[in-house]
Amino acid sequence: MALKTSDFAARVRSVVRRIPRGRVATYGDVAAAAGRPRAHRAVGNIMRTCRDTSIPCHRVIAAGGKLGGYAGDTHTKRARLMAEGVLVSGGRVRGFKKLRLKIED
DNA sequence: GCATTGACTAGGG
DNA sequence: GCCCTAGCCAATG
Repeated sequence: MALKTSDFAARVRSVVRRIPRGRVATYGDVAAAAGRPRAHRAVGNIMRTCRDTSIPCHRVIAAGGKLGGYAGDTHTKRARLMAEGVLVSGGRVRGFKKLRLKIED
């Protein structure tokens, strides 16, 4: 299938949307699940430009458990993660498990 | 169509 | 454990 740039963004959105509550994924994981394991940067860019409320973008964190960023307020992201059962301390996510992100239409 | 930006990552100091 | 540098990719102007 034709992997168009817009398609990649659509895949990223689909992957993030499949992240269950209380679980988080890194930008690299989402990028890999979208078909571009080296597009971790683009993933963050897509999230920022997409700003779709239907997508739990707060469940997407940086590698090493770092918060990464959010729409202007990283502390909001931290509060959201903790509200979903994700332990966050010292500005980093503790004991987060890697998800099996996959695209399945 | 080119140049800049950005919510990243891995490696080295 | 933190800061800086280099590399990669897509969106935007």
